[in-house]
Amino acid sequence: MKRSLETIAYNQDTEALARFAKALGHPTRIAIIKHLENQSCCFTGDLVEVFPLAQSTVSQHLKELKNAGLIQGELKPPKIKYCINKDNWNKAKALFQEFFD
Amino acid sequence: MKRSLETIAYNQDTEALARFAKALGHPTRIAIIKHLENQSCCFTGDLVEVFPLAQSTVSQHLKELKNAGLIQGELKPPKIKYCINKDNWNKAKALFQEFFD
DNA sequence: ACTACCTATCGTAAATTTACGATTGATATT
DNA sequence: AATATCAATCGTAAATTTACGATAGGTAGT
Repeated sequence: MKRSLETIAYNQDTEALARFAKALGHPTRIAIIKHLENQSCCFTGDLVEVFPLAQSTVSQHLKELKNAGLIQGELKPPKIKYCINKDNWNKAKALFQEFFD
Repeated sequence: MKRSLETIAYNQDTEALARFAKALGHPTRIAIIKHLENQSCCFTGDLVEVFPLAQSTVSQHLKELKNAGLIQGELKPPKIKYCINKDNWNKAKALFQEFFD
């Protein structure tokens, strides 16, 4: 990517907002979150049935959402229950709200 | 990218939200928008001075924001004045608001 | 017409993203 | 201990993104 030598230091809110936005920057991930909002929680397998995507692909999208902090997984053997991470969700909500005035 | 044969058809709001989110998914673009909110408008050259990025890189980021509909450019020869596109901004705002409840 | 100025576009390279199938790992059940 | 189930991870390929310098284009002033 041929980056400039010094990484640009944006303020924290800017970085955080961009990170959240990036995580939401794919329709499948928006749809996953919407699904989680309806169901409150769900298992990976549920999503694999809902979306015409490979299991590994769904897993990858979940990982991105988890890395961004928007969701969290809880072990419910042999399944994994995913829910929205309320704390970070509220953080994201506040950042977007502020951003849009 | 080895896409599945049939493209997934998400509903329009989902697609639109993802498109907006993607455009906002880079700290430089968040910073550009914040700059535009402060100044109400600005020229490409202003931004080139603000950010330690090549002129072409700034131009590219502006293009992405423009493609997403979040900003618009107005010819003010020999400069180009960029402003937030109010209509689409409000659309984005509404979509994010609804998304976050 | 020529020049100067500003910005978009082109060509490029490297990193990242998105998708898949195959494999691995972890836990519950037999 | 062996098996079954579910989901993460690995390896992979193709597309996209991000960045740069160089070039092209469009307008105003000379």
